[in-house]
Amino acid sequence: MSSRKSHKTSPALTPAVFHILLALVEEDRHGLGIADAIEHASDGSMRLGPGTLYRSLKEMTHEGLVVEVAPRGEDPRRKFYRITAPGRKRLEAEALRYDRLVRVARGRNVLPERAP
Amino acid sequence: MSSRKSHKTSPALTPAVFHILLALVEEDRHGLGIADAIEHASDGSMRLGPGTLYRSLKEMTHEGLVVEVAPRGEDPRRKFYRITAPGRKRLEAEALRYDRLVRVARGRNVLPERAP
DNA sequence: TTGACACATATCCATAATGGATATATCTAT
DNA sequence: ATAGATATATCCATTATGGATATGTGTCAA
Repeated sequence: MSSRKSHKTSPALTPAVFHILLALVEEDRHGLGIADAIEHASDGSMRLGPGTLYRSLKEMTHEGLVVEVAPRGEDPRRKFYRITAPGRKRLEAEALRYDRLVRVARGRNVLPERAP
Repeated sequence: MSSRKSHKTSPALTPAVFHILLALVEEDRHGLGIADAIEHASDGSMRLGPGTLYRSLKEMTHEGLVVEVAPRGEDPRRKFYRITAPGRKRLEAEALRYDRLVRVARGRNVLPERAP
Protein backbone atom coordinates (compact mmCIF):
# COMPACT_ATOMS: atom_id res chain seq x y z
CA MET A 1 0.00 0.00 0.00
CA SER A 2 2.51 2.56 1.03
CA SER A 3 4.41 3.64 -1.97
CA ARG A 4 8.03 2.90 -2.27
CA LYS A 5 9.37 6.43 -2.28
CA SER A 6 6.63 8.66 -3.52
CA HIS A 7 5.98 10.62 -0.36
CA LYS A 8 8.63 11.92 1.95
CA THR A 9 8.72 9.77 5.01
CA SER A 10 9.56 11.82 8.08
CA PRO A 11 12.52 10.50 10.03
CA ALA A 12 11.68 8.46 13.10
CA LEU A 13 11.27 10.32 16.38
CA THR A 14 13.25 9.47 19.47
CA PRO A 15 11.13 7.81 22.17
CA ALA A 16 11.50 10.93 24.32
CA VAL A 17 10.17 13.25 21.63
CA PHE A 18 7.35 10.89 20.78
CA HIS A 19 6.19 10.73 24.39
CA ILE A 20 6.41 14.48 24.85
CA LEU A 21 4.28 15.10 21.78
CA LEU A 22 1.78 12.50 22.92
CA ALA A 23 1.53 14.27 26.28
CA LEU A 24 0.99 17.65 24.64
CA VAL A 25 -1.66 16.51 22.20
CA GLU A 26 -4.11 16.28 25.07
CA GLU A 27 -3.51 19.77 26.42
CA ASP A 28 -0.86 22.41 26.96
CA ARG A 29 1.48 21.40 29.74
CA HIS A 30 4.63 22.62 31.46
CA GLY A 31 7.86 20.62 31.81
CA LEU A 32 7.19 18.61 34.92
CA GLY A 33 3.54 18.26 33.97
CA ILE A 34 4.73 16.61 30.77
CA ALA A 35 6.95 14.22 32.70
CA ASP A 36 4.05 13.24 34.94
CA ALA A 37 1.70 12.76 32.00
CA ILE A 38 4.22 10.51 30.28
CA GLU A 39 4.68 8.37 33.34
CA HIS A 40 0.93 8.01 33.65
CA ALA A 41 0.23 7.29 29.97
CA SER A 42 2.91 4.62 29.88
CA ASP A 43 1.74 3.07 33.14
CA GLY A 44 5.04 3.94 34.75
CA SER A 45 7.27 2.24 32.20
CA MET A 46 8.51 5.48 30.64
CA ARG A 47 10.16 8.19 32.70
CA LEU A 48 12.23 11.10 31.44
CA GLY A 49 15.15 12.48 33.39
CA PRO A 50 15.30 16.29 33.65
CA GLY A 51 18.19 16.35 31.22
CA THR A 52 16.27 14.65 28.45
CA LEU A 53 13.11 16.59 29.26
CA TYR A 54 14.35 20.16 29.06
CA ARG A 55 16.89 19.47 26.36
CA SER A 56 14.19 17.88 24.20
CA LEU A 57 11.79 20.76 24.76
CA LYS A 58 14.42 23.24 23.69
CA GLU A 59 15.25 21.30 20.53
CA MET A 60 11.61 20.65 19.72
CA THR A 61 10.93 24.36 20.00
CA HIS A 62 13.72 25.12 17.55
CA GLU A 63 12.39 22.48 15.18
CA GLY A 64 8.89 23.92 15.39
CA LEU A 65 7.24 20.82 16.84
CA VAL A 66 6.05 22.79 19.87
CA VAL A 67 5.74 26.43 20.88
CA GLU A 68 5.88 28.06 24.25
CA VAL A 69 2.61 29.70 25.21
CA ALA A 70 1.68 32.30 27.77
CA PRO A 71 1.67 30.94 31.33
CA ARG A 72 -1.64 30.18 32.93
CA GLY A 73 -1.65 32.64 35.82
CA GLU A 74 -0.89 30.37 38.74
CA ASP A 75 2.82 29.67 38.93
CA PRO A 76 5.05 32.03 36.91
CA ARG A 77 7.92 29.56 37.05
CA ARG A 78 6.07 27.18 34.74
CA LYS A 79 6.65 27.33 31.03
CA PHE A 80 3.79 25.89 29.06
CA TYR A 81 4.17 24.25 25.68
CA ARG A 82 1.69 23.59 22.90
CA ILE A 83 2.02 21.13 20.05
CA THR A 84 2.07 22.66 16.56
CA ALA A 85 0.49 21.39 13.34
CA PRO A 86 3.83 20.00 12.13
CA GLY A 87 4.27 18.43 15.56
CA ARG A 88 0.91 16.72 15.21
CA LYS A 89 1.84 15.37 11.80
CA ARG A 90 5.09 13.96 13.10
CA LEU A 91 3.29 12.42 16.05
CA GLU A 92 0.71 10.83 13.78
CA ALA A 93 3.40 9.38 11.53
CA GLU A 94 5.19 7.89 14.51
CA ALA A 95 2.00 6.51 16.03
CA LEU A 96 1.29 4.83 12.71
CA ARG A 97 4.70 3.17 12.82
CA TYR A 98 4.00 1.89 16.29
CA ASP A 99 0.60 0.66 15.20
CA ARG A 100 2.12 -1.22 12.28
CA LEU A 101 4.59 -2.93 14.59
CA VAL A 102 1.86 -3.93 16.99
CA ARG A 103 -0.09 -5.44 14.12
CA VAL A 104 2.96 -7.38 13.01
CA ALA A 105 3.43 -8.63 16.56
CA ARG A 106 -0.21 -9.65 16.76
CA GLY A 107 0.01 -11.33 13.37
CA ARG A 108 2.88 -13.41 14.74
CA ASN A 109 0.92 -14.38 17.82
CA VAL A 110 3.06 -12.36 20.17
CA LEU A 111 -0.11 -10.69 21.42
CA PRO A 112 -3.58 -12.17 21.74
CA GLU A 113 -6.16 -11.30 19.12
CA ARG A 114 -8.03 -8.08 19.69
CA ALA A 115 -11.22 -8.29 21.65
CA PRO A 116 -14.25 -8.11 19.33
CA MET B 1 4.02 7.66 43.87
CA SER B 2 4.35 3.94 44.24
CA SER B 3 3.80 1.41 41.55
CA ARG B 4 0.37 -0.08 41.43
CA LYS B 5 1.60 -3.58 40.89
CA SER B 6 4.13 -5.31 43.04
CA HIS B 7 5.40 -7.65 40.34
CA LYS B 8 8.47 -6.36 38.62
CA THR B 9 7.95 -4.88 35.25
CA SER B 10 10.73 -5.84 32.88
CA PRO B 11 12.82 -2.87 31.81
CA ALA B 12 12.04 -1.41 28.42
CA LEU B 13 13.87 -2.84 25.43
CA THR B 14 15.90 -0.71 23.08
CA PRO B 15 14.26 -0.29 19.67
CA ALA B 16 17.03 -2.39 18.13
CA VAL B 17 16.47 -5.33 20.48
CA PHE B 18 12.71 -5.10 20.08
CA HIS B 19 12.95 -5.26 16.29
CA ILE B 20 15.40 -8.15 16.36
CA LEU B 21 13.13 -10.18 18.62
CA LEU B 22 10.15 -9.37 16.43
CA ALA B 23 12.07 -10.61 13.40
CA LEU B 24 13.05 -13.84 15.12
CA VAL B 25 9.60 -14.68 16.43
CA GLU B 26 8.58 -15.58 12.90
CA GLU B 27 11.44 -17.95 12.21
CA ASP B 28 15.12 -18.54 12.88
CA ARG B 29 17.25 -16.09 10.93
CA HIS B 30 20.88 -15.13 10.48
CA GLY B 31 22.28 -11.64 11.01
CA LEU B 32 21.68 -10.04 7.63
CA GLY B 33 18.41 -11.92 7.29
CA ILE B 34 17.29 -10.23 10.50
CA ALA B 35 18.26 -6.82 9.15
CA ASP B 36 16.26 -7.44 5.99
CA ALA B 37 13.24 -8.69 7.92
CA ILE B 38 13.30 -5.59 10.11
CA GLU B 39 13.44 -3.28 7.16
CA HIS B 40 10.50 -5.08 5.60
CA ALA B 41 8.35 -5.28 8.74
CA SER B 42 8.83 -1.57 9.43
CA ASP B 43 8.15 -0.65 5.83
CA GLY B 44 11.65 0.69 5.47
CA SER B 45 11.52 3.08 8.41
CA MET B 46 13.79 1.00 10.64
CA ARG B 47 17.24 -0.07 9.55
CA LEU B 48 20.05 -1.39 11.72
CA GLY B 49 23.68 -0.69 10.98
CA PRO B 50 26.06 -3.67 11.23
CA GLY B 51 27.46 -2.32 14.48
CA THR B 52 24.12 -2.31 16.24
CA LEU B 53 23.11 -5.60 14.66
CA TYR B 54 26.02 -7.84 15.66
CA ARG B 55 26.62 -6.09 18.94
CA SER B 56 22.99 -6.56 19.91
CA LEU B 57 23.00 -10.22 18.92
CA LYS B 58 26.03 -10.86 21.07
CA GLU B 59 24.51 -9.11 24.09
CA MET B 60 21.12 -10.74 23.58
CA THR B 61 22.81 -14.13 23.51
CA HIS B 62 24.53 -13.39 26.81
CA GLU B 63 21.24 -12.24 28.29
CA GLY B 64 19.50 -15.39 27.10
CA LEU B 65 16.98 -13.66 24.86
CA VAL B 66 18.21 -15.64 21.85
CA VAL B 67 20.37 -18.69 21.19
CA GLU B 68 22.52 -19.59 18.26
CA VAL B 69 21.29 -22.70 16.46
CA ALA B 70 22.90 -25.06 14.00
CA PRO B 71 23.27 -23.58 10.52
CA ARG B 72 20.85 -24.67 7.83
CA GLY B 73 23.16 -26.42 5.40
CA GLU B 74 23.44 -23.83 2.68
CA ASP B 75 25.93 -21.18 3.64
CA PRO B 76 28.29 -22.04 6.53
CA ARG B 77 29.13 -18.38 7.05
CA ARG B 78 25.66 -17.71 8.36
CA LYS B 79 24.95 -17.87 12.07
CA PHE B 80 21.30 -18.51 12.83
CA TYR B 81 19.54 -17.30 15.93
CA ARG B 82 16.37 -18.46 17.65
CA ILE B 83 14.28 -16.56 20.17
CA THR B 84 14.03 -18.13 23.63
CA ALA B 85 11.07 -18.33 25.99
CA PRO B 86 12.39 -15.41 28.07
CA GLY B 87 12.97 -13.53 24.82
CA ARG B 88 9.35 -14.08 23.86
CA LYS B 89 8.15 -12.82 27.20
CA ARG B 90 10.21 -9.67 26.90
CA LEU B 91 8.95 -9.15 23.37
CA GLU B 92 5.36 -9.56 24.47
CA ALA B 93 5.81 -7.08 27.31
CA GLU B 94 7.28 -4.54 24.94
CA ALA B 95 4.60 -5.08 22.30
CA LEU B 96 2.01 -4.47 25.01
CA ARG B 97 3.66 -1.16 25.84
CA TYR B 98 3.54 -0.17 22.21
CA ASP B 99 -0.08 -1.21 21.99
CA ARG B 100 -0.97 0.87 25.01
CA LEU B 101 0.67 3.92 23.49
CA VAL B 102 -1.16 3.44 20.21
CA ARG B 103 -4.44 3.23 22.11
CA VAL B 104 -3.62 6.42 23.96
CA ALA B 105 -2.81 8.11 20.66
CA ARG B 106 -6.07 6.89 19.16
CA GLY B 107 -7.97 8.01 22.23
CA ARG B 108 -6.56 11.49 21.68
CA ASN B 109 -7.57 11.50 18.04
CA VAL B 110 -4.03 11.33 16.76
CA LEU B 111 -5.05 8.30 14.71
CA PRO B 112 -8.41 7.58 13.12
CA GLU B 113 -10.73 5.12 14.82
CA ARG B 114 -10.16 1.50 13.97
CA ALA B 115 -12.15 0.07 11.13
CA PRO B 116 -15.39 -1.50 12.40
C1' DT C 1 40.96 -22.05 -12.38
C1' DT C 2 40.83 -17.68 -11.30
C1' DG C 3 39.49 -13.10 -10.77
C1' DA C 4 35.75 -10.08 -9.50
C1' DC C 5 32.16 -9.14 -6.72
C1' DA C 6 28.59 -10.12 -3.41
C1' DC C 7 27.65 -11.90 1.12
C1' DA C 8 28.48 -12.39 6.01
C1' DT C 9 30.32 -11.60 10.41
C1' DA C 10 32.93 -8.70 13.37
C1' DT C 11 35.22 -4.65 15.36
C1' DC C 12 36.43 0.22 15.80
C1' DC C 13 35.41 4.94 16.20
C1' DA C 14 32.43 8.93 16.16
C1' DT C 15 27.94 10.67 17.13
C1' DA C 16 23.42 10.75 19.20
C1' DA C 17 20.31 9.98 23.06
C1' DT C 18 19.55 9.41 27.74
C1' DG C 19 19.91 9.59 32.99
C1' DG C 20 21.25 11.55 37.08
C1' DA C 21 23.66 14.89 39.89
C1' DT C 22 23.91 19.53 40.64
C1' DA C 23 22.72 24.54 40.53
C1' DT C 24 19.53 28.30 41.00
C1' DA C 25 15.34 30.38 41.94
C1' DT C 26 10.51 30.61 43.49
C1' DC C 27 6.43 28.99 45.63
C1' DT C 28 3.82 27.18 49.78
C1' DA C 29 3.02 26.22 54.34
C1' DT C 30 4.07 26.44 59.05
C1' DA D 1 11.53 33.36 58.54
C1' DT D 2 12.58 28.72 57.65
C1' DA D 3 11.97 24.34 55.50
C1' DG D 4 10.64 21.68 51.93
C1' DA D 5 8.48 21.11 47.54
C1' DT D 6 8.29 22.73 42.82
C1' DA D 7 10.41 24.16 38.53
C1' DT D 8 13.70 25.13 35.03
C1' DA D 9 18.30 24.54 33.43
C1' DT D 10 23.01 22.74 32.71
C1' DC D 11 26.83 19.51 33.21
C1' DC D 12 28.86 15.09 33.00
C1' DA D 13 28.89 10.10 32.50
C1' DT D 14 26.82 6.29 30.33
C1' DT D 15 24.27 3.94 26.88
C1' DA D 16 22.67 3.21 22.10
C1' DT D 17 23.36 3.72 17.46
C1' DG D 18 25.50 4.38 12.68
C1' DG D 19 28.99 3.94 9.44
C1' DA D 20 33.62 2.86 7.95
C1' DT D 21 36.67 -0.69 7.87
C1' DA D 22 38.64 -5.45 8.16
C1' DT D 23 38.57 -10.27 7.10
C1' DG D 24 37.09 -14.35 5.16
C1' DT D 25 34.04 -17.14 2.13
C1' DG D 26 30.62 -18.10 -1.48
C1' DT D 27 29.22 -17.60 -6.41
C1' DC D 28 29.65 -16.93 -11.12
C1' DA D 29 31.41 -16.22 -15.47
C1' DA D 30 35.35 -16.02 -18.67
